[in-house]
Amino acid sequence: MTTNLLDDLAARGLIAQCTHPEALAEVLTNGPITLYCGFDPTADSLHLGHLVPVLALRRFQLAGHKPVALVGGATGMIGDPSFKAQERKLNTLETVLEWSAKIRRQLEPFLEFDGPNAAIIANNHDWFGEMNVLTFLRDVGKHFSVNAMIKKEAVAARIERDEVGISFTEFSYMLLQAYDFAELYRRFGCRLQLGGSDQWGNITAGIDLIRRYFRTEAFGLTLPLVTKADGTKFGKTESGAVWLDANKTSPYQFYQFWLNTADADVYKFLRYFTFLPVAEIEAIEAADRARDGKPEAQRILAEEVTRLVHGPEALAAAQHITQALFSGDLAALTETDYAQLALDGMPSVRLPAQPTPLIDALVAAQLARSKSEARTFIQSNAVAVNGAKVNDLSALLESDARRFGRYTILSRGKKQHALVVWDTAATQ
RNA sequence: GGAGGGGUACCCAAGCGGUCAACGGGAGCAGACUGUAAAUCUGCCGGCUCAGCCUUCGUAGGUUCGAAUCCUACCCCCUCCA
Repeated sequence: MTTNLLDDLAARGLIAQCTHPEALAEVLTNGPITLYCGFDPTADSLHLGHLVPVLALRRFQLAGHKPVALVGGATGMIGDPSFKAQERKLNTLETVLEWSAKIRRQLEPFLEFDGPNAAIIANNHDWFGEMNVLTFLRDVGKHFSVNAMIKKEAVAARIERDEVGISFTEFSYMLLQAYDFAELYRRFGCRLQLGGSDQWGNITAGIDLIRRYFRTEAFGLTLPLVTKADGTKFGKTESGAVWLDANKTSPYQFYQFWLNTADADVYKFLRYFTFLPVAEIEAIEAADRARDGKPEAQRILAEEVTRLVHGPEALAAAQHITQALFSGDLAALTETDYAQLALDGMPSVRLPAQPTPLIDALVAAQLARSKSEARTFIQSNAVAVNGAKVNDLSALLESDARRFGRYTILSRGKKQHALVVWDTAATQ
């Protein structure tokens, strides 16, 4: 990496806020530093919202710095109130432990654990698990002014509105995160914390604590919240959040998600979510603009991010399915292709090999939520069997609809496809 | 405490005794066009085992052959006066 890291981040639009930028720039050029970003286990998987900070850690590592990914085994027990409208339900210890382990495993592939700037994965439960209340109140709490805390924007809404309110537990969250930063400084000399822009208050609280404890200047850098040009929420699909866990969002769905990025967002997302040099992204944009017709950017984005998150094999599988379903030439699929589609993670169902009403098959394949919905889709000419539109409500799927005696591809609309695998052995 | 206005489907918003599963807009889904885009146009849009059935118009009762529409009580919001 020849270019300056901070300049690159700025060129990518990845810097929302930064404390003392000149001093940070100097520290970064003087030599490798240790930095961290925390991830609370609020679910059993990270999702797209976490990807920007995860990749940011990697960007720093590629630039020679030492990243610490902190799993919030303790903070996840409490719940960050920052900009949250309501108090959240507490999860059990078992749940948090289980989720922490999964998050940890998900973080690992993004970082390099060998070499002079090997990454570290830490868990704040290691230092909070055994800390007693009096220690916390005397050694941590004493450094915080409630007067200052209640003025923080992140909790203002909760403080002002009596109906929603905020519990002491969540209110204390900031102290935990601040202490994390100080503890990581103590253990690893960590001097920089990254986080989403909603983390600004928590990060600066940590910087203040480090100054008190160690009389050292630490730094904070926040990453922008990912927004879409049309104002809708980023990272959602019809079926909910886009997860990094391949079992929750298949590589195919993941690839499709990126492929469907709006033109208005795609170049920004290339900057946010890939490691392609900014100059190259600009070249892609210029080339797309020069040509009229379909831009290349979405394809490149989908490839890059899918490879990054799921690896080259999963990318190949996703492309294979995409090719099969969107080339318009289902007849070209061989028997092995069909078998591979199911293995590659194309949405599929097994059904007993008997004449089946199309309506029932659509429901079984989860392309329709109910028979009523299935009927509506068929009537609006949205349903295709093996690529051929069917608008007969009473259509029956019989053996002639089965390719190689076993496979049928059902489609609803242009983008929703499912593979039916007819189970010839079953006789139920 | 007094006076007024209001609570309608995912959101906004009409309706004010039958023709109301409820105008219109937005969102969503689908079709055409296209680039698996945007914009535009078209259709669907409470639910279901769909020529029928079931459940909705703040909540609970009542009047009526019949109510989202009238009456009573209650709950919640907003404005003004104290």
